Amino acid sequence: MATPPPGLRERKKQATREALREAALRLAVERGPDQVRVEEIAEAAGVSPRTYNNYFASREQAIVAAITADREARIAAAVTARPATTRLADAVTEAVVEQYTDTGEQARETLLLITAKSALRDAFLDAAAGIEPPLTTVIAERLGDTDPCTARVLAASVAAAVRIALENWLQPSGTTTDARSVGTSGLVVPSGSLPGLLRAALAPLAPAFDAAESPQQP
Amino acid sequence: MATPPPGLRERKKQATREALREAALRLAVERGPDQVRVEEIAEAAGVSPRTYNNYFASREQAIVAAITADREARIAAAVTARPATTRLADAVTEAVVEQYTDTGEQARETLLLITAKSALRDAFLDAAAGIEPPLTTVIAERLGDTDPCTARVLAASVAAAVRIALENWLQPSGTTTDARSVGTSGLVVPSGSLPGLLRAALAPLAPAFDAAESPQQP
DNA sequence: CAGAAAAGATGCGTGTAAGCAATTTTTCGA
DNA sequence: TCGAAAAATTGCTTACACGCATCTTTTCTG
Repeated sequence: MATPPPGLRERKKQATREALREAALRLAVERGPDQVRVEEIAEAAGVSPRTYNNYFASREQAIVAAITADREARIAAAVTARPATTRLADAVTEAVVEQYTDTGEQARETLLLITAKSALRDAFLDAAAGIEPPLTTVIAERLGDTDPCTARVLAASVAAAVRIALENWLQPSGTTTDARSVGTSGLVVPSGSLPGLLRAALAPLAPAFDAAESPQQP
Repeated sequence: MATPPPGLRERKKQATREALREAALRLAVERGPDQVRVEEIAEAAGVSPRTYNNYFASREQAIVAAITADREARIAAAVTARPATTRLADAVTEAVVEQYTDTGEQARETLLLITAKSALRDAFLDAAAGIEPPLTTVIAERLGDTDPCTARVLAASVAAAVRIALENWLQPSGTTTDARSVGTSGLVVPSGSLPGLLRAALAPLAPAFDAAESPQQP
């Protein structure tokens, strides 16, 4: 639509980006998250270490980006895909749950890798904040002429709620670093399934969405 | 209440913390934010550079901490200070506005210093996220038996809204592609006073607070 | 009051984030 | 088609964040 040839320059940038993501994830899975240096990732992707930092601010970002991929854009698309008749709160909630539950097949195993290292955990949680900008756009479209600040606040609140849900999810209740016991069924984890946690975290925001949709001044 | 002698150990920690904050701010004002090295701040405070990083994760954190002080605790206290009869949404809004408007006298000039450097701007915005934990506590107290996750989500949403308000505030004229098209409603507030921006950003969250206060399932 | 335990502070070393200037590559206008 | 402007990549360099081991200081317990 915008650019049938998106520009050769841009394509190479995306190719480099994906090469870095892929290399980072592969090396992290192969030899463990801590046994990977930026220099090696850059070498595997065929660029210089300096270029690596032009794409990712930290070593962990590339790894989580590989499994997160472009989840932000997918969530935004999932919201617009829902019929305009549904409550905005429901549309957003379902879109978020949908895109976070079917994380794919291989991603499931790599997620276990992430939960182990706290540095990766943090990067993973920070990555969740990336849904805010696209969410702002789609929410603003749905709200129409309302103050654009409202859309931003709602989007940011959703991002915060998602983060909280994820925190509760990958919190094995163990203060110690290593708790790899993938318990059978009766885990001590007070948390439930990820979809459930996401819905629980997003539920308190529903009234705010409803109020924003129906312009009434109390 | 807890410890009339808060422990000599803790007092020394706080003293060191304040010495670092003070030294960082003083040096930053004197010679500019970029002409200050961590080593110098540490030396001025009488500790080693390594110790500096035990208190602050980055160089900018110490500077913004000097003017932010313990605003987080003050906001939480301001919320509890309000009578329990007021709407929780109003209590939180007023507490936030109150603690952010009277930034003090000298703080006003140092704020101008902050707005100049983008690195300091980011640190300042990140510092706003610090209000989330204490807010979570006070909100949970007000909500009582409600799901504690709700309190966290609301507190995080408030923190996000505050951040957005601050972003809009210290944004002279959007360098980014900011098409501030004047809506038909004419209620576009590109950049007003800080209290106004804070209220505007927190307003959309009021329905969520109301719903959380009155347990009704629609 | 003394010794043990806990918490800090410090020095050292490594890996990472980022500024700067030079070089190469892509894009755009003549 | 060609040359100039713009953008990206890269090497070099500096400063910073952080883990680890050690030593000192405070606190707790007998």
